[in-house]
Amino acid sequence: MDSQSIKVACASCNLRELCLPVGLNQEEMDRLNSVISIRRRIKRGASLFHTGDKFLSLFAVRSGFFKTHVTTVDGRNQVTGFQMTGEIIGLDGIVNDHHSCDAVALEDAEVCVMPFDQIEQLSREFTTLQHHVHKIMSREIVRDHGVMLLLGSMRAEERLAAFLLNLVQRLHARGFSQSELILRMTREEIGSYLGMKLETVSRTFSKFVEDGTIDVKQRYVHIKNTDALNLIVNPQTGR
Amino acid sequence: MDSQSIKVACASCNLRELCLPVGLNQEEMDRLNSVISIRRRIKRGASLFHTGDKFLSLFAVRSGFFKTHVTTVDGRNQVTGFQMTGEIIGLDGIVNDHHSCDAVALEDAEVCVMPFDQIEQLSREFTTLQHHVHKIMSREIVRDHGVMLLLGSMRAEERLAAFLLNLVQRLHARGFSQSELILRMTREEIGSYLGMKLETVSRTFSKFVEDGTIDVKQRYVHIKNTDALNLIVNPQTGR
DNA sequence: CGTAGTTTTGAGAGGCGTCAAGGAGCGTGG
DNA sequence: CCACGCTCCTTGACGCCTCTCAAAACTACG
Repeated sequence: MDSQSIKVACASCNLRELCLPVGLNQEEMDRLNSVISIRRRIKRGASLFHTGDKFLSLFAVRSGFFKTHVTTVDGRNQVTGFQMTGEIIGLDGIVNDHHSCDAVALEDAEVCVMPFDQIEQLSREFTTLQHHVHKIMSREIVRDHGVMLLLGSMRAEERLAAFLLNLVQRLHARGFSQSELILRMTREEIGSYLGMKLETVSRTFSKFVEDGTIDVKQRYVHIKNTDALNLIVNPQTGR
Repeated sequence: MDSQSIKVACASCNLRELCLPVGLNQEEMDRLNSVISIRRRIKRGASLFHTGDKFLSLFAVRSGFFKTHVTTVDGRNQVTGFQMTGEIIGLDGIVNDHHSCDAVALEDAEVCVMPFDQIEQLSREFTTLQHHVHKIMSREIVRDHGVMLLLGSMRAEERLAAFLLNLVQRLHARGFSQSELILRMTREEIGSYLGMKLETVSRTFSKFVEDGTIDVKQRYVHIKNTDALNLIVNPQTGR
């Protein structure tokens, strides 16, 4: 078993601006903390849950980096998202009481375990929490629609540009650089997420390098010209 | 103004097995009914809401057929879903208090207006309703992941076959035929949803007809061989 | 330091997009 | 009731973007 439990307090967690307790007052925070008392460590390559596992809890990423992916019976695979610090994993499991995707740690990670029945109970007491849960689920829906737009109507360069911009933007919101990042996933995983083959991902990276838009050295990416990437995603306006 | 209000009762609505009141008892049903007292009629081609509209309510389709689509600043368009009787529209608006897509009626339609603040209040009182709201949102997330799989890893024939099977399955759950259906959307809208051009949609329909898998006459489709469609979607198992 | 996994790059093929023309269905009005 | 125009659909020809197959280079890790 690669999990381990540790007591922590939401109120003192430096992720509380990103995570579930957004906007909660002291009492609400204390009560939430009494519910989220378990943390779990996931080693790189290990799964937080698998397709078909009983759904009991949501998970908040405390550190590390995850991917979620669905798999068909004939072995097709689709990465449905990459989750970083402060993001919530497991919403897919609510509807059928079983998870419908796999969540895999792409680096050693730690998550807060949030038993869903207790989250529901608490959100019946606290309007703020209830509203926040709804927003988290709605945000995931809106995000998915954005991915559908990307997969349905963009070409390879546009997809990769949009992907890189999205990653740095989320990293920047967590205090990292706006122009430099380390990819935690392989070219194949990027390709699966973006609906293209790993060779096409690699070629598109190379093209961006040739154009002077980015520097790439393996997993390290330096965005030299953000405007150029924006122009690729949005040919008309550059925004 | 193309809307009009009419009193109705959830308890006597013949969609209650598909819609929000699933599993509610009499008291809960009565209370819900007091909240969902307005219906709105939408003419074919008219919008239920537009991107940027203030989010106030969820909508349950009572009759008719809708599409939702997102639009980029440079005019790209992506249909994100088709909604039929008993399905819920508007979940995208919760996160930012404004809608992030357009909902358009593809035929004359009627929806129940469900003011979201009142839904939230009621779901603080009734666990059943709360849980049901969560499931509806989770179902949408899981559905979106399925579309991502389709867009990211399937070829034209597979996409269209999966689309047709999904449509008849949902229609069948509403008492319609398992093998015949009328498409409410154009080839272009199908193409937008499936990430392909309308010409490719038309050609793929024609191919299915040549193969003897379906009959097509404009918007009318007769599925002659469901197994063949299943085999196209799932080459290995046929399931 | 060897091996497995990952990434890059090339060459060729094919699926789907693009452009174009013609046809069918349907609502409107004469 | 028929003519007209508009929208939607079908089909063909051609080209390109991305996939496929293949080989080599690089990196990470034991």
